[in-house]
Amino acid sequence: MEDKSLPEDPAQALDPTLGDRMGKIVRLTLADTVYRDLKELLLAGRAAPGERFTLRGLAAAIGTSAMPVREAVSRLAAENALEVLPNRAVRVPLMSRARFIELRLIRSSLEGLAAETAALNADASDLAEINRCERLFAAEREKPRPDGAAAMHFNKDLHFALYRAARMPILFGMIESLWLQIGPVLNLDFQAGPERVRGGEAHIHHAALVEALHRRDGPAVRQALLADIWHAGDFILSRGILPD
Amino acid sequence: MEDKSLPEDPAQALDPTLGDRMGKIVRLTLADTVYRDLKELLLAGRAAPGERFTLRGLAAAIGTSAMPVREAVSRLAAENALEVLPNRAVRVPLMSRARFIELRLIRSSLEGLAAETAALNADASDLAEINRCERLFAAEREKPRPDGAAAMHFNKDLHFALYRAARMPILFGMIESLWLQIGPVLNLDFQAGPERVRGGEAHIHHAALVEALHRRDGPAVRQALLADIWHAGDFILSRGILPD
DNA sequence: ATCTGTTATCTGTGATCACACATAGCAGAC
DNA sequence: GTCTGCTATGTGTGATCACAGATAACAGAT
Repeated sequence: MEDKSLPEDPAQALDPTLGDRMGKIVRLTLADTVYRDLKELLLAGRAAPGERFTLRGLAAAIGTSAMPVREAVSRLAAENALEVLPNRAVRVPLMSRARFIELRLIRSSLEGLAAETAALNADASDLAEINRCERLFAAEREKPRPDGAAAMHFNKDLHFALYRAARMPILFGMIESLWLQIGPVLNLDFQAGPERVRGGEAHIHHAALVEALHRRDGPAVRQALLADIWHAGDFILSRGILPD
Repeated sequence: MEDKSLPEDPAQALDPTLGDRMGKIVRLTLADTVYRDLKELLLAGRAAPGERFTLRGLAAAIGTSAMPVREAVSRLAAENALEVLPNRAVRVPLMSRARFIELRLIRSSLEGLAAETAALNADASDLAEINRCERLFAAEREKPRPDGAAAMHFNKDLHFALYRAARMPILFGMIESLWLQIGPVLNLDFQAGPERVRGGEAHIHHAALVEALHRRDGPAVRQALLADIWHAGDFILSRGILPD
Protein backbone atom coordinates (compact mmCIF):
# COMPACT_ATOMS: atom_id res chain seq x y z
CA MET A 1 0.00 0.00 0.00
CA GLU A 2 1.35 3.42 -0.87
CA ASP A 3 2.15 6.22 1.52
CA LYS A 4 -0.99 7.37 3.27
CA SER A 5 0.39 10.52 4.84
CA LEU A 6 -1.06 13.79 3.69
CA PRO A 7 0.87 16.17 1.42
CA GLU A 8 3.02 18.74 3.13
CA ASP A 9 3.16 22.45 2.62
CA PRO A 10 5.65 23.63 0.01
CA ALA A 11 9.25 23.94 1.18
CA GLN A 12 10.33 27.15 2.87
CA ALA A 13 13.01 29.60 1.78
CA LEU A 14 16.64 28.65 2.40
CA ASP A 15 17.20 31.53 4.75
CA PRO A 16 14.40 31.30 7.30
CA THR A 17 15.05 34.76 8.69
CA LEU A 18 14.67 36.39 5.29
CA GLY A 19 10.92 35.98 5.18
CA ASP A 20 10.57 37.62 8.56
CA ARG A 21 12.78 40.57 7.72
CA MET A 22 10.80 41.81 4.74
CA GLY A 23 7.07 42.34 4.87
CA LYS A 24 5.27 39.91 2.65
CA ILE A 25 3.69 41.25 -0.50
CA VAL A 26 -0.03 40.72 -0.38
CA ARG A 27 -1.47 41.02 -3.86
CA LEU A 28 -5.13 41.50 -3.38
CA THR A 29 -7.50 41.24 -6.27
CA LEU A 30 -10.29 43.59 -7.12
CA ALA A 31 -12.74 40.87 -6.16
CA ASP A 32 -11.18 40.79 -2.71
CA THR A 33 -11.55 44.53 -2.41
CA VAL A 34 -15.18 44.50 -3.45
CA TYR A 35 -15.80 41.60 -1.09
CA ARG A 36 -14.26 43.46 1.82
CA ASP A 37 -16.15 46.64 1.01
CA LEU A 38 -19.51 44.91 0.78
CA LYS A 39 -18.74 43.05 3.99
CA GLU A 40 -18.00 46.32 5.74
CA LEU A 41 -21.21 47.77 4.34
CA LEU A 42 -23.26 44.95 5.82
CA LEU A 43 -21.37 44.71 9.11
CA ALA A 44 -21.73 48.41 9.74
CA GLY A 45 -25.44 48.13 9.10
CA ARG A 46 -25.37 50.66 6.28
CA ALA A 47 -27.50 48.39 4.07
CA ALA A 48 -31.16 47.85 4.83
CA PRO A 49 -32.77 44.38 4.69
CA GLY A 50 -34.49 43.94 1.34
CA GLU A 51 -32.28 46.46 -0.41
CA ARG A 52 -31.48 45.39 -3.95
CA PHE A 53 -28.17 45.48 -5.74
CA THR A 54 -27.28 45.18 -9.38
CA LEU A 55 -23.91 43.93 -10.50
CA ARG A 56 -23.46 46.73 -12.99
CA GLY A 57 -24.56 49.29 -10.47
CA LEU A 58 -22.05 48.11 -7.89
CA ALA A 59 -19.37 47.87 -10.54
CA ALA A 60 -19.99 51.46 -11.63
CA ALA A 61 -20.02 52.63 -8.03
CA ILE A 62 -16.65 51.07 -7.34
CA GLY A 63 -15.22 51.87 -10.74
CA THR A 64 -14.56 48.39 -12.08
CA SER A 65 -16.24 45.98 -14.42
CA ALA A 66 -18.97 43.61 -13.33
CA MET A 67 -16.62 40.66 -13.11
CA PRO A 68 -15.02 41.23 -9.67
CA VAL A 69 -18.43 42.18 -8.31
CA ARG A 70 -19.90 38.90 -9.47
CA GLU A 71 -17.27 36.97 -7.61
CA ALA A 72 -17.65 39.01 -4.44
CA VAL A 73 -21.42 38.75 -4.50
CA SER A 74 -21.41 34.99 -5.03
CA ARG A 75 -19.05 34.64 -2.07
CA LEU A 76 -21.35 36.70 0.12
CA ALA A 77 -24.34 34.75 -1.11
CA ALA A 78 -22.61 31.51 -0.14
CA GLU A 79 -22.36 32.86 3.41
CA ASN A 80 -26.02 33.93 3.47
CA ALA A 81 -24.87 37.52 3.80
CA LEU A 82 -26.58 38.28 0.51
CA GLU A 83 -29.43 36.51 -1.20
CA VAL A 84 -30.03 35.71 -4.84
CA LEU A 85 -33.72 35.55 -5.61
CA PRO A 86 -35.10 32.98 -8.08
CA ASN A 87 -35.28 35.92 -10.48
CA ARG A 88 -31.52 36.11 -10.11
CA ALA A 89 -31.81 39.50 -8.49
CA VAL A 90 -29.53 40.03 -5.53
CA ARG A 91 -30.58 41.72 -2.33
CA VAL A 92 -29.84 42.02 1.35
CA PRO A 93 -31.81 39.15 2.94
CA LEU A 94 -34.98 39.97 4.80
CA MET A 95 -34.90 39.27 8.51
CA SER A 96 -37.99 37.45 9.68
CA ARG A 97 -38.64 36.87 13.34
CA ALA A 98 -38.02 33.14 12.86
CA ARG A 99 -34.69 33.80 11.16
CA PHE A 100 -33.67 36.24 13.84
CA ILE A 101 -34.52 33.80 16.60
CA GLU A 102 -32.64 31.00 14.86
CA LEU A 103 -29.61 33.23 14.41
CA ARG A 104 -29.70 34.16 18.08
CA LEU A 105 -29.70 30.50 19.07
CA ILE A 106 -26.78 29.70 16.79
CA ARG A 107 -24.90 32.77 17.97
CA SER A 108 -25.39 31.72 21.58
CA SER A 109 -23.94 28.33 20.83
CA LEU A 110 -20.95 29.50 18.79
CA GLU A 111 -20.11 32.72 20.58
CA GLY A 112 -20.60 30.98 23.90
CA LEU A 113 -18.02 28.42 22.86
CA ALA A 114 -15.64 31.15 21.76
CA ALA A 115 -16.12 33.07 24.99
CA GLU A 116 -15.48 30.06 27.18
CA THR A 117 -12.39 29.13 25.17
CA ALA A 118 -11.15 32.70 25.29
CA ALA A 119 -11.16 32.50 29.06
CA LEU A 120 -8.59 29.73 28.79
CA ASN A 121 -6.46 31.08 25.98
CA ALA A 122 -6.45 34.86 26.33
CA ASP A 123 -3.04 36.37 26.94
CA ALA A 124 -2.18 39.71 28.51
CA SER A 125 -2.54 41.71 25.29
CA ASP A 126 -5.93 40.14 24.59
CA LEU A 127 -7.12 41.13 28.05
CA ALA A 128 -5.80 44.65 27.58
CA GLU A 129 -7.60 45.06 24.27
CA ILE A 130 -10.84 43.71 25.68
CA ASN A 131 -10.54 46.05 28.65
CA ARG A 132 -9.96 48.98 26.33
CA CYS A 133 -13.09 48.24 24.29
CA GLU A 134 -15.15 47.74 27.41
CA ARG A 135 -14.08 51.11 28.79
CA LEU A 136 -14.78 52.84 25.48
CA PHE A 137 -18.28 51.42 25.36
CA ALA A 138 -18.98 52.34 28.96
CA ALA A 139 -17.60 55.84 28.41
CA GLU A 140 -19.82 56.38 25.40
CA ARG A 141 -22.81 55.36 27.46
CA GLU A 142 -21.95 57.81 30.21
CA LYS A 143 -21.93 60.76 27.84
CA PRO A 144 -24.81 63.23 27.98
CA ARG A 145 -25.51 62.57 24.27
CA PRO A 146 -24.31 59.00 23.53
CA ASP A 147 -23.62 58.22 19.85
CA GLY A 148 -25.47 55.01 19.03
CA ALA A 149 -23.30 54.21 16.04
CA ALA A 150 -20.10 54.67 18.01
CA ALA A 151 -21.40 52.53 20.87
CA MET A 152 -22.39 49.81 18.42
CA HIS A 153 -18.90 49.97 16.98
CA PHE A 154 -17.21 49.59 20.37
CA ASN A 155 -19.59 46.78 21.18
CA LYS A 156 -18.55 44.95 18.03
CA ASP A 157 -14.86 45.51 18.74
CA LEU A 158 -15.30 44.18 22.25
CA HIS A 159 -17.03 41.03 21.08
CA PHE A 160 -14.54 40.34 18.32
CA ALA A 161 -11.55 40.95 20.56
CA LEU A 162 -12.99 38.34 22.87
CA TYR A 163 -13.59 35.84 20.07
CA ARG A 164 -10.14 36.44 18.63
CA ALA A 165 -8.65 35.58 22.01
CA ALA A 166 -10.09 32.08 21.71
CA ARG A 167 -7.57 31.43 18.92
CA MET A 168 -9.98 29.35 16.89
CA PRO A 169 -9.72 30.76 13.38
CA ILE A 170 -12.51 28.70 11.80
CA LEU A 171 -14.88 29.52 14.64
CA PHE A 172 -13.95 33.17 14.33
CA GLY A 173 -14.81 33.16 10.64
CA MET A 174 -18.15 31.51 11.30
CA ILE A 175 -19.03 34.08 13.95
CA GLU A 176 -18.04 36.85 11.59
CA SER A 177 -20.39 35.35 9.03
CA LEU A 178 -23.20 35.38 11.58
CA TRP A 179 -22.61 39.04 12.39
CA LEU A 180 -22.69 39.73 8.68
CA GLN A 181 -26.21 38.40 8.68
CA ILE A 182 -27.46 40.34 11.68
CA GLY A 183 -25.61 43.51 10.70
CA PRO A 184 -28.49 44.97 8.71
CA VAL A 185 -30.85 44.72 11.71
CA LEU A 186 -28.35 45.96 14.24
CA ASN A 187 -28.60 49.07 12.15
CA LEU A 188 -32.26 49.33 13.08
CA ASP A 189 -31.28 48.74 16.67
CA PHE A 190 -29.05 51.74 17.17
CA GLN A 191 -31.36 53.83 15.04
CA ALA A 192 -33.62 53.44 18.05
CA GLY A 193 -31.74 56.38 19.42
CA PRO A 194 -29.55 57.14 22.42
CA GLU A 195 -31.99 55.70 24.90
CA ARG A 196 -31.09 52.26 23.56
CA VAL A 197 -27.52 52.72 24.70
CA ARG A 198 -28.44 54.55 27.86
CA GLY A 199 -31.29 52.32 28.95
CA GLY A 200 -29.82 49.00 27.84
CA GLU A 201 -28.13 46.68 30.24
CA ALA A 202 -25.33 45.78 27.86
CA HIS A 203 -22.75 47.52 30.01
CA ILE A 204 -23.71 45.35 32.96
CA HIS A 205 -23.13 42.15 31.01
CA HIS A 206 -19.91 43.55 29.60
CA ALA A 207 -18.61 44.33 33.07
CA ALA A 208 -19.52 40.86 34.33
CA LEU A 209 -17.84 39.37 31.29
CA VAL A 210 -14.59 41.23 31.78
CA GLU A 211 -14.56 40.45 35.45
CA ALA A 212 -15.08 36.72 34.86
CA LEU A 213 -12.49 36.76 32.11
CA HIS A 214 -9.85 38.04 34.49
CA ARG A 215 -10.76 35.26 36.89
CA ARG A 216 -10.38 32.82 33.93
CA ASP A 217 -13.82 31.54 34.78
CA GLY A 218 -14.93 30.13 31.42
CA PRO A 219 -18.53 29.22 32.32
CA ALA A 220 -19.08 32.64 33.90
CA VAL A 221 -17.74 34.37 30.80
CA ARG A 222 -20.08 32.31 28.66
CA GLN A 223 -22.96 33.11 30.96
CA ALA A 224 -22.35 36.86 30.81
CA LEU A 225 -22.08 36.75 27.03
CA LEU A 226 -25.28 34.77 26.67
CA ALA A 227 -27.10 37.29 28.83
CA ASP A 228 -25.81 40.06 26.58
CA ILE A 229 -26.89 38.33 23.37
CA TRP A 230 -30.23 37.35 24.78
CA HIS A 231 -31.09 40.76 26.14
CA ALA A 232 -30.14 42.60 22.96
CA GLY A 233 -32.24 40.13 20.99
CA ASP A 234 -35.22 40.65 23.24
CA PHE A 235 -35.00 44.38 22.71
CA ILE A 236 -35.06 44.04 18.94
CA LEU A 237 -37.84 41.47 19.02
CA SER A 238 -39.89 43.66 21.31
CA ARG A 239 -39.74 46.53 18.86
CA GLY A 240 -41.90 44.49 16.49
CA ILE A 241 -40.22 45.67 13.33
CA LEU A 242 -39.30 42.20 12.08
CA PRO A 243 -41.85 40.81 9.59
CA ASP A 244 -43.57 37.40 9.78
CA MET B 1 -40.42 59.82 11.05
CA GLU B 2 -40.90 57.57 8.05
CA ASP B 3 -42.15 54.00 8.10
CA LYS B 4 -39.66 51.79 9.85
CA SER B 5 -41.17 48.44 8.86
CA LEU B 6 -39.09 46.19 6.64
CA PRO B 7 -39.95 45.60 2.97
CA GLU B 8 -42.25 42.71 2.21
CA ASP B 9 -41.79 39.88 -0.21
CA PRO B 10 -43.16 40.52 -3.72
CA ALA B 11 -46.87 39.94 -4.20
CA GLN B 12 -48.06 36.46 -5.00
CA ALA B 13 -49.96 35.24 -8.09
CA LEU B 14 -53.64 36.06 -8.30
CA ASP B 15 -54.68 32.41 -8.21
CA PRO B 16 -52.91 30.99 -5.18
CA THR B 17 -53.65 27.40 -6.16
CA LEU B 18 -52.04 27.79 -9.55
CA GLY B 19 -48.53 27.87 -8.20
CA ASP B 20 -49.11 24.65 -6.35
CA ARG B 21 -50.62 22.81 -9.30
CA MET B 22 -47.68 23.24 -11.64
CA GLY B 23 -44.14 22.42 -10.58
CA LYS B 24 -42.05 25.51 -10.45
CA ILE B 25 -39.41 25.94 -13.07
CA VAL B 26 -36.04 26.01 -11.43
CA ARG B 27 -33.56 27.56 -13.80
CA LEU B 28 -30.22 26.52 -12.49
CA THR B 29 -27.10 28.06 -13.83
CA LEU B 30 -23.96 26.27 -14.85
CA ALA B 31 -22.24 27.79 -11.85
CA ASP B 32 -24.84 26.13 -9.63
CA THR B 33 -24.21 22.80 -11.29
CA VAL B 34 -20.45 23.04 -10.91
CA TYR B 35 -20.92 24.13 -7.30
CA ARG B 36 -23.11 21.15 -6.56
CA ASP B 37 -20.75 18.74 -8.30
CA LEU B 38 -17.69 19.99 -6.45
CA LYS B 39 -19.65 19.88 -3.21
CA GLU B 40 -20.58 16.27 -3.85
CA LEU B 41 -16.95 15.51 -4.68
CA LEU B 42 -15.78 16.89 -1.34
CA LEU B 43 -18.64 15.50 0.74
CA ALA B 44 -18.14 12.02 -0.64
CA GLY B 45 -14.47 12.23 0.21
CA ARG B 46 -13.36 11.67 -3.37
CA ALA B 47 -10.88 14.54 -3.19
CA ALA B 48 -7.73 14.24 -1.11
CA PRO B 49 -6.52 17.07 1.13
CA GLY B 50 -3.86 19.07 -0.67
CA GLU B 51 -5.14 18.11 -4.11
CA ARG B 52 -4.85 20.99 -6.55
CA PHE B 53 -7.38 22.19 -9.08
CA THR B 54 -7.08 24.51 -12.04
CA LEU B 55 -10.02 26.47 -13.31
CA ARG B 56 -9.37 25.55 -16.91
CA GLY B 57 -8.89 21.92 -15.97
CA LEU B 58 -12.19 21.76 -14.13
CA ALA B 59 -13.90 23.65 -16.93
CA ALA B 60 -12.62 21.21 -19.52
CA ALA B 61 -13.64 18.25 -17.35
CA ILE B 62 -17.18 19.52 -17.07
CA GLY B 63 -17.36 20.84 -20.59
CA THR B 64 -17.89 24.53 -19.95
CA SER B 65 -15.80 27.65 -19.92
CA ALA B 66 -13.81 28.76 -16.91
CA MET B 67 -16.39 31.32 -15.91
CA PRO B 68 -18.94 29.17 -14.05
CA VAL B 69 -16.08 27.29 -12.42
CA ARG B 70 -14.63 30.51 -11.08
CA GLU B 71 -17.90 31.38 -9.44
CA ALA B 72 -18.37 27.92 -7.94
CA VAL B 73 -14.81 27.81 -6.63
CA SER B 74 -15.03 31.23 -5.03
CA ARG B 75 -18.25 30.19 -3.31
CA LEU B 76 -16.61 27.07 -1.92
CA ALA B 77 -13.54 29.05 -0.90
CA ALA B 78 -15.81 31.39 1.06
CA GLU B 79 -17.06 28.38 3.00
CA ASN B 80 -13.52 27.10 3.64
CA ALA B 81 -14.35 24.02 1.60
CA LEU B 82 -11.61 25.00 -0.83
CA GLU B 83 -8.56 27.14 -0.27
CA VAL B 84 -6.90 29.71 -2.47
CA LEU B 85 -3.21 29.91 -1.77
CA PRO B 86 -1.38 33.24 -1.85
CA ASN B 87 -0.10 32.05 -5.23
CA ARG B 88 -3.74 32.08 -6.31
CA ALA B 89 -3.67 28.34 -6.78
CA VAL B 90 -6.73 26.52 -5.50
CA ARG B 91 -6.58 23.27 -3.59
CA VAL B 92 -8.44 21.11 -1.11
CA PRO B 93 -7.37 22.46 2.30
CA LEU B 94 -4.90 20.48 4.32
CA MET B 95 -6.23 19.06 7.56
CA SER B 96 -3.86 19.66 10.44
CA ARG B 97 -4.47 18.13 13.83
CA ALA B 98 -5.26 21.57 15.24
CA ARG B 99 -7.78 22.26 12.50
CA PHE B 100 -9.38 18.87 12.96
CA ILE B 101 -9.68 19.36 16.70
CA GLU B 102 -11.18 22.81 16.25
CA LEU B 103 -13.67 21.48 13.74
CA ARG B 104 -14.66 18.73 16.13
CA LEU B 105 -15.33 21.27 18.87
CA ILE B 106 -17.43 23.43 16.58
CA ARG B 107 -19.28 20.41 15.26
CA SER B 108 -20.07 19.31 18.80
CA SER B 109 -21.54 22.68 19.56
CA LEU B 110 -23.59 23.07 16.40
CA GLU B 111 -24.64 19.51 15.79
CA GLY B 112 -25.39 19.13 19.48
CA LEU B 113 -27.74 22.09 19.22
CA ALA B 114 -29.37 20.62 16.13
CA ALA B 115 -29.78 17.22 17.78
CA GLU B 116 -31.36 18.64 20.90
CA THR B 117 -33.71 20.81 18.85
CA ALA B 118 -34.59 17.86 16.62
CA ALA B 119 -35.81 16.00 19.71
CA LEU B 120 -38.39 18.73 20.14
CA ASN B 121 -39.38 19.29 16.53
CA ALA B 122 -39.13 15.93 14.78
CA ASP B 123 -42.41 14.67 13.34
CA ALA B 124 -43.38 11.10 12.50
CA SER B 125 -41.83 11.13 9.04
CA ASP B 126 -38.56 12.47 10.42
CA LEU B 127 -38.45 9.69 12.97
CA ALA B 128 -39.20 7.11 10.30
CA GLU B 129 -36.42 8.36 8.06
CA ILE B 130 -33.93 8.44 10.93
CA ASN B 131 -34.95 4.93 11.91
CA ARG B 132 -34.46 3.76 8.34
CA CYS B 133 -30.94 5.17 8.14
CA GLU B 134 -30.03 3.71 11.51
CA ARG B 135 -31.18 0.25 10.42
CA LEU B 136 -29.29 0.51 7.12
CA PHE B 137 -26.08 1.42 8.92
CA ALA B 138 -26.49 -1.35 11.47
CA ALA B 139 -27.28 -3.85 8.73
CA GLU B 140 -24.18 -2.89 6.80
CA ARG B 141 -22.11 -3.42 9.91
CA GLU B 142 -23.56 -6.89 10.47
CA LYS B 143 -22.52 -8.06 7.02
CA PRO B 144 -19.61 -10.47 6.75
CA ARG B 145 -17.82 -8.00 4.43
CA PRO B 146 -19.07 -4.53 5.36
CA ASP B 147 -18.65 -1.86 2.71
CA GLY B 148 -16.95 1.10 4.38
CA ALA B 149 -18.11 3.60 1.77
CA ALA B 150 -21.71 2.44 2.03
CA ALA B 151 -21.60 2.59 5.82
CA MET B 152 -20.17 6.08 5.70
CA HIS B 153 -22.98 7.07 3.35
CA PHE B 154 -25.68 5.72 5.65
CA ASN B 155 -23.97 7.42 8.58
CA LYS B 156 -24.11 10.74 6.76
CA ASP B 157 -27.76 10.25 5.83
CA LEU B 158 -28.59 9.45 9.42
CA HIS B 159 -26.89 12.54 10.76
CA PHE B 160 -28.43 14.85 8.17
CA ALA B 161 -31.90 13.41 8.63
CA LEU B 162 -31.53 14.25 12.29
CA TYR B 163 -30.32 17.77 11.63
CA ARG B 164 -33.04 18.39 9.08
CA ALA B 165 -35.62 17.44 11.70
CA ALA B 166 -34.50 20.40 13.82
CA ARG B 167 -36.06 22.68 11.17
CA MET B 168 -33.33 25.27 11.47
CA PRO B 169 -32.33 26.01 7.89
CA ILE B 170 -29.40 28.29 8.65
CA LEU B 171 -27.99 25.88 11.19
CA PHE B 172 -28.42 23.07 8.69
CA GLY B 173 -26.42 24.96 6.08
CA MET B 174 -23.64 25.66 8.54
CA ILE B 175 -23.41 22.02 9.52
CA GLU B 176 -23.33 21.05 5.86
CA SER B 177 -20.45 23.45 5.43
CA LEU B 178 -18.61 21.78 8.31
CA TRP B 179 -19.07 18.34 6.78
CA LEU B 180 -17.75 19.74 3.54
CA GLN B 181 -14.56 20.53 5.38
CA ILE B 182 -14.16 17.18 7.09
CA GLY B 183 -15.29 15.21 4.04
CA PRO B 184 -11.79 14.78 2.64
CA VAL B 185 -10.54 13.18 5.86
CA LEU B 186 -13.61 11.03 6.37
CA ASN B 187 -12.41 9.50 3.16
CA LEU B 188 -9.23 8.46 4.91
CA ASP B 189 -11.35 7.10 7.72
CA PHE B 190 -13.31 4.53 5.81
CA GLN B 191 -10.25 3.71 3.77
CA ALA B 192 -9.10 2.22 7.06
CA GLY B 193 -11.03 -0.86 5.95
CA PRO B 194 -13.98 -2.87 7.21
CA GLU B 195 -12.60 -3.20 10.69
CA ARG B 196 -13.36 0.50 11.17
CA VAL B 197 -17.06 -0.18 10.67
CA ARG B 198 -16.99 -3.48 12.48
CA GLY B 199 -14.86 -2.49 15.44
CA GLY B 200 -16.22 1.03 15.87
CA GLU B 201 -18.82 1.85 18.43
CA ALA B 202 -20.78 4.16 16.15
CA HIS B 203 -23.75 1.78 16.09
CA ILE B 204 -23.99 1.93 19.87
CA HIS B 205 -24.22 5.71 19.88
CA HIS B 206 -26.67 5.62 16.99
CA ALA B 207 -28.92 3.22 18.87
CA ALA B 208 -28.80 5.36 21.99
CA LEU B 209 -29.55 8.42 19.88
CA VAL B 210 -32.60 6.90 18.22
CA GLU B 211 -33.90 5.60 21.51
CA ALA B 212 -33.54 8.98 23.20
CA LEU B 213 -35.11 10.67 20.22
CA HIS B 214 -38.25 8.58 20.55
CA ARG B 215 -38.41 9.55 24.20
CA ARG B 216 -38.08 13.19 23.06
CA ASP B 217 -35.21 13.49 25.51
CA GLY B 218 -33.21 16.35 24.01
CA PRO B 219 -30.21 16.30 26.35
CA ALA B 220 -29.85 12.54 25.91
CA VAL B 221 -29.97 12.87 22.13
CA ARG B 222 -27.28 15.50 22.31
CA GLN B 223 -25.21 13.34 24.61
CA ALA B 224 -25.39 10.33 22.28
CA LEU B 225 -24.45 12.47 19.30
CA LEU B 226 -21.49 14.02 21.10
CA ALA B 227 -20.24 10.57 22.02
CA ASP B 228 -20.48 9.59 18.35
CA ILE B 229 -18.60 12.65 17.13
CA TRP B 230 -15.98 12.40 19.82
CA HIS B 231 -15.29 8.74 19.34
CA ALA B 232 -15.00 8.98 15.55
CA GLY B 233 -12.63 11.91 16.02
CA ASP B 234 -10.49 9.99 18.45
CA PHE B 235 -10.17 7.17 15.96
CA ILE B 236 -8.95 9.47 13.21
CA LEU B 237 -6.59 11.31 15.53
CA SER B 238 -5.17 8.03 16.82
CA ARG B 239 -4.25 6.94 13.32
CA GLY B 240 -1.68 9.73 13.25
CA ILE B 241 -2.16 10.60 9.60
CA LEU B 242 -2.94 14.25 10.20
CA PRO B 243 0.12 16.54 9.81
CA ASP B 244 1.34 19.16 12.31
C1' DA C 1 26.93 17.21 -10.88
C1' DT C 2 24.80 21.28 -8.84
C1' DC C 3 23.29 25.75 -9.03
C1' DT C 4 21.67 29.92 -11.32
C1' DG C 5 19.43 32.72 -14.74
C1' DT C 6 16.52 32.58 -18.70
C1' DT C 7 12.66 31.31 -21.46
C1' DA C 8 8.29 29.00 -22.68
C1' DT C 9 4.03 27.57 -21.06
C1' DC C 10 0.31 27.75 -18.00
C1' DT C 11 -2.98 29.93 -14.77
C1' DG C 12 -5.81 33.35 -12.62
C1' DT C 13 -7.72 38.02 -13.21
C1' DG C 14 -10.42 41.29 -15.28
C1' DA C 15 -12.70 43.54 -19.46
C1' DT C 16 -15.83 43.06 -23.14
C1' DC C 17 -19.38 41.05 -25.85
C1' DA C 18 -23.59 38.26 -27.11
C1' DC C 19 -27.66 36.23 -25.52
C1' DA C 20 -31.84 35.04 -22.82
C1' DC C 21 -34.79 36.40 -19.37
C1' DA C 22 -37.15 39.78 -16.42
C1' DT C 23 -39.13 44.10 -15.59
C1' DA C 24 -41.29 48.43 -16.52
C1' DG C 25 -43.58 51.54 -19.52
C1' DC C 26 -46.96 52.34 -22.91
C1' DA C 27 -50.67 51.82 -26.11
C1' DG C 28 -54.95 49.81 -27.38
C1' DA C 29 -59.35 47.24 -26.32
C1' DC C 30 -63.14 46.54 -23.48
C1' DG D 1 -60.87 53.42 -15.59
C1' DT D 2 -59.10 48.75 -15.87
C1' DC D 3 -57.07 45.11 -18.03
C1' DT D 4 -54.33 42.94 -21.63
C1' DG D 5 -50.60 42.56 -24.80
C1' DC D 6 -46.51 44.46 -26.84
C1' DT D 7 -42.14 46.85 -26.72
C1' DA D 8 -37.92 48.88 -24.83
C1' DT D 9 -34.75 48.75 -21.43
C1' DG D 10 -32.03 46.56 -18.00
C1' DT D 11 -29.96 42.44 -15.80
C1' DG D 12 -27.54 38.16 -14.99
C1' DT D 13 -25.07 34.46 -17.40
C1' DG D 14 -21.55 32.61 -19.92
C1' DA D 15 -17.86 32.78 -23.68
C1' DT D 16 -13.78 34.87 -25.29
C1' DC D 17 -9.75 37.65 -25.15
C1' DA D 18 -5.65 40.26 -23.26
C1' DC D 19 -2.47 40.60 -19.68
C1' DA D 20 0.40 39.84 -15.50
C1' DG D 21 2.27 36.67 -12.50
C1' DA D 22 3.59 31.88 -11.50
C1' DT D 23 5.49 27.47 -12.66
C1' DA D 24 8.43 24.43 -14.90
C1' DA D 25 11.74 23.15 -18.30
C1' DC D 26 16.18 24.10 -19.98
C1' DA D 27 20.78 25.86 -20.91
C1' DG D 28 25.00 27.72 -19.34
C1' DA D 29 28.35 28.55 -15.61
C1' DT D 30 30.87 27.07 -11.77
